[in-house]
Amino acid sequence: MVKLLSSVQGYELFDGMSLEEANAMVECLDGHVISRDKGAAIFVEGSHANRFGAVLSGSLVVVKDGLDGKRIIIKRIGEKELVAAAQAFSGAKIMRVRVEADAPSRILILNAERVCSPCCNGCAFHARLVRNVMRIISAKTLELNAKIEILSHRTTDDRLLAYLHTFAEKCGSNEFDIPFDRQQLADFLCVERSALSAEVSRLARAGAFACHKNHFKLT
Amino acid sequence: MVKLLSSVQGYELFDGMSLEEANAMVECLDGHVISRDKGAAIFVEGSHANRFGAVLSGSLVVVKDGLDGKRIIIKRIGEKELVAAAQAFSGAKIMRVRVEADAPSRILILNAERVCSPCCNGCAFHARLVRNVMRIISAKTLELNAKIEILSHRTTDDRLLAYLHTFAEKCGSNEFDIPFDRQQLADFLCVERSALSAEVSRLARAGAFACHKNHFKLT
DNA sequence: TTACGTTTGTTGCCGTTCCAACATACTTGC
DNA sequence: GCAAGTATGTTGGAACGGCAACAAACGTAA
Repeated sequence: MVKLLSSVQGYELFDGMSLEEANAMVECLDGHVISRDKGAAIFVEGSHANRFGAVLSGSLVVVKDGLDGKRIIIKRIGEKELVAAAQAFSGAKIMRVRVEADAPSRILILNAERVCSPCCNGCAFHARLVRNVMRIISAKTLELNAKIEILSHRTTDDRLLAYLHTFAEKCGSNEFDIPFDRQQLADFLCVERSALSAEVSRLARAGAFACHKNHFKLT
Repeated sequence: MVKLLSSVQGYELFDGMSLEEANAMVECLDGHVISRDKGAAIFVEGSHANRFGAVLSGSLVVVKDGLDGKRIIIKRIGEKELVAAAQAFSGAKIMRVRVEADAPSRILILNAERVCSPCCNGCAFHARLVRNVMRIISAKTLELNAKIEILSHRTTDDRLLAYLHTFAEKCGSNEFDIPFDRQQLADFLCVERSALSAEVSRLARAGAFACHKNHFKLT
């Protein structure tokens, strides 16, 4: 057996499996590893959506070309995360977005149809895998809901406050470090970086929170 | 056996099952039906998130109380759709939103933990059910992605055009009826109704499309 | 230290949205 | 038809964000 995986540590997809079990699983799902340089495509718009991927190293971006020629970055996908899972399991026939490497990356490509089919090899972990996939996709749905709640605010300060309070709620404390620098936070909130900086200052002066760099303390 | 379902027609959750099979399934999932008047809660914030629902009749809204006291409507859920599925299958322990009836409604409540557990009664449709749930949740994820793409535009006209072009792409024609009146469309795009009306007029005058009521024809 | 690049904060102008109020359709029930 | 209610379109003033250009703080390497 070819061992495509060298570790299952940190992969939600393989939660509850040993390395051997996961590698058996991978073989059962037609697994193969591809490598891509920065900018190279993993999935292109219009391609058949029956495969999904797990990022082994590097990072990807999901992009959509706007009508005006502008490229919109829909999301970033980091190591050990899944890509195109929703596409593959939704029953949609073709990809409506483009996925490309944001850095030199290695991706484990898996056949989605095999996930739900009765396992030919009688491997005992399909049920576990299905539960994991369901949990991953569901969690992603919740994340997207949270993001929509933030984006439903139109002003920069409302978006910032919604983000900070959601974050505080999630981490159970009102003092925390956010995982973004200013530019990344601006991209996430879909606002201008400079306007965001200005709002951070203004709200801090107004006493809504204290902050230094990406450390925040809500009041 | 109590037959809680009188039809499986239109329920993606029971796709591929007969009415008898679906009713057996429902019993296996601890199914029971609840009724709620408009405004009454189905799930409250902070409650244990191990159940989900299928709307038998009526319609629901998922709401979140903002810090400023404003209630944000996150989404509407219509007949035969699922509610709280992502919550229940994500592994999250508690609900972070509130779900209430938007009209007098009957909801079939199901136990999410039973979906993935090996079936006690040996009923043959767990695998099918799991596939259906995965497809439903995945499709929802794609919908949310599309909405985020729309909301990532900040101007009303960009949001409107993004929505219309996405819709045209989905229905495969550039002449179509949208399922919203102006107020609903404004809510969906997170913009002001009056500003939206103004933009519709302006873009129609500018020749981007022709429109009458909710019938649009892109040029 | 100096020089350089990167990140973050600040400012002014201009375009757009918000909000409220009003005007004009369209629909429904009588 | 008429009236009442709802949906849609229009307008003007105030507020806000986008953009560009610049200033300040920080880290790094020669």
